[in-house]
Amino acid sequence: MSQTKVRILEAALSCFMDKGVEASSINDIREASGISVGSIYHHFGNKEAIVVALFLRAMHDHAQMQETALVQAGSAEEGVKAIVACYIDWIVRNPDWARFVFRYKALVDNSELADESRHQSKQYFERLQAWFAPHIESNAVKRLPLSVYHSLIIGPAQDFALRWLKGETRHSLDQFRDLYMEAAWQSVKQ
Amino acid sequence: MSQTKVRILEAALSCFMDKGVEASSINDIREASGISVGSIYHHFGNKEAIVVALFLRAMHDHAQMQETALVQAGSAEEGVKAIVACYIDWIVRNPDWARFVFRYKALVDNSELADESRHQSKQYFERLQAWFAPHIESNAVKRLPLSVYHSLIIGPAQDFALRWLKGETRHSLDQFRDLYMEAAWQSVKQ
DNA sequence: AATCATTCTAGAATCATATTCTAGAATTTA
DNA sequence: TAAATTCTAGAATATGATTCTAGAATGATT
Repeated sequence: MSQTKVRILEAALSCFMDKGVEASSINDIREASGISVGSIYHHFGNKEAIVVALFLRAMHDHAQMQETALVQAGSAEEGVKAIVACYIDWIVRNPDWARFVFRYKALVDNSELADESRHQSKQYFERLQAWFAPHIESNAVKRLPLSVYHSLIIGPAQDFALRWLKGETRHSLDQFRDLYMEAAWQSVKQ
Repeated sequence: MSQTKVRILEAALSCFMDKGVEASSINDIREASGISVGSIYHHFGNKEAIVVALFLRAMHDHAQMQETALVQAGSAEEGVKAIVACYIDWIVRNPDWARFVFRYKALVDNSELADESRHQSKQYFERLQAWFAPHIESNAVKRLPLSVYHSLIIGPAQDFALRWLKGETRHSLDQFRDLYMEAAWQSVKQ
């Protein structure tokens, strides 16, 4: 990735965090980055593509963290709990990125450029699938579709995390880390 | 609500479902409703306010359905399961509304007009709180903050429902209704 | 019932801003 | 080195949200 693209992305992120995507104009990004409008369009084609690029970066970062955690897990229980822990830890460490992802998820999904995002998400799911397979065979966990696993494991923490990010709860996310880990395991174990 | 406002909302919803909020112009809504641009602005002030009005309608409709289900519930278990059942049933019956809500939730949240939405959501939570209180006292369910309850009960179904609405799973939502009801109860019961 | 104030409707004018265009500079390739 | 390509810049264009102006409908007051 060229120096110019990186500078555009960094400036865009700071504008987007600050005022939101809609309220940030290309001219704002030009001012923040020092890169001309023409050059921004040369590299990204349109504003949406900048949002998508930032989104993919965040997702990729989280996926890598999860991958690392999963290879270290020695049992189904450890793995399931690691997924939840990882999810919560990533959000606690990167609350701005997390806010960005939650806020613009739907925008990316409905974008013309959603293909790359779907592709990345598919790969993520395939890796999860591969990890779960032996644990299903050994009857450590229930036999369920992957999307149902995902919802049972991540769903609760996700809902609470979103509320936490919006400042709508006085409780900390960390505080319930163990609760969500345990709940996830209880709901998928055989 | 005046006849004119209703006609604007109906036309707007059909445009939004069709092309999305961004791609629908005020002129599209004028053509679909037969109401002039000036009149649309007179009634709503700006485009965002139309989105917010539609969003609030959907939320209110679901909240009412849940309210009805909760007053009929005779025990903590029935109540918790009713919340999940209601949630899934509402989505299955109103998939277009549900898609709209998921897609524009963040837009509404970050709008200047989010106050009414927050107010409605606060009321919803207060009613939930009131319903749970006696069941906490009687030790039927764990003692947890309301936002944690909400996440444990709705989180999994919500995550799966979103995937289902996007057509990303070949499984039906209905098919796992009982599973999600049971999982919710298991995770909050004492 | 006539006057006045208010609310509503209409469409034209304005304004903001995403995107495209044109020209030239820098870089790569043959 | 010359041609081809990629990159940068800023001006021009186009789209569409919002505001403005004028007049019609409705309601209140006498």
